[in-house]
Amino acid sequence: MPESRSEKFNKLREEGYRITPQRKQLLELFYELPEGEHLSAEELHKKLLSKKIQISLATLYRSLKFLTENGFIRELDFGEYHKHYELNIPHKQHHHLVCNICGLTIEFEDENLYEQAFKIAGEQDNFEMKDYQFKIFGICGKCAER
Amino acid sequence: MPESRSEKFNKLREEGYRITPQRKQLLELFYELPEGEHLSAEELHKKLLSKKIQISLATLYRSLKFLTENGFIRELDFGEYHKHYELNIPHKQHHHLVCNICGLTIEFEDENLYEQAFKIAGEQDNFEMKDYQFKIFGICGKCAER
DNA sequence: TTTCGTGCAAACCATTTGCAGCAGC
DNA sequence: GCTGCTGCAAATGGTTTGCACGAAA
Repeated sequence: MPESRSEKFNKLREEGYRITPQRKQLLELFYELPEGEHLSAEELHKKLLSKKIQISLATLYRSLKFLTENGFIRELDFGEYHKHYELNIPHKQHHHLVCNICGLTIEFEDENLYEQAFKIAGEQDNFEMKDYQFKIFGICGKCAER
Repeated sequence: MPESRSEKFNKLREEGYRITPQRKQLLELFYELPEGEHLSAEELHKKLLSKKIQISLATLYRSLKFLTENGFIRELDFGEYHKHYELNIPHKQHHHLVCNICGLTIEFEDENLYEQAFKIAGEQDNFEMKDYQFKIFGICGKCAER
């Protein structure tokens, strides 16, 4: 595991959190996924089981929350019934256009957004930014035709 | 009702949608709310009942979807268990900082975002932008202390 | 008259929670 | 050993859906 990751874990350990195999292996999985792939809790669970890693859905949800709160991953919501999760890579966040009707999502990156997010967060008292998300909603070409 | 609103309704009517009292009165309610107030479906339902407007929760959810898809309102998600809704005023969308831990939300406006959103949406084939949302997640000052 | 929309109640389903046992540290 | 974490199973709760009736156009 790269140093930056262990460093973060050590910091969490000092704060009283425990680094369990489940938490570690879940994060490991996120690093193995292709960039831009965002999976649901259910999908992540299946992936882990197929890697012979035992983890209950309950723990998975608790771990996802843990990793999100600590900035390791991002929680994405596209207005569907469930959430999606992906690795949080600072300065490399990508963003989404979402069709209000069919749910189609298109990704995009924008260099300017980081600066803007950083500036806005900095204007607040002690707000420690972990993630920022830009979403554009509308009607995609196909749905407009119908 | 201002002309712009009736115009939109007429357009919808032409497209085969029906303008029912429930849809009309729900939208009316959004116009009456203070700017920046975003309520949950449950809260909206209570408000309507207290105004003696009969509407079932099921219809409310269907109407919220209808109004969202057609760009009248915005559906907001702060990572909580339920969604929030507010009027969608083009060029005047506001955005949010959200604490990952306590759920505190702070609003902000940013003039530059509209241009950026418009540009990005324009680069896609026939994507008709209805709304854009910028969210910044992190840890607020109070939660960091704990 | 023809659809489309509504209300009701039941179903859904992702997520959360209580509790007892287990395991980091 | 202390305390936080996990697994299990049950509960939760916002949201969706089937169906029969009512109403917009």
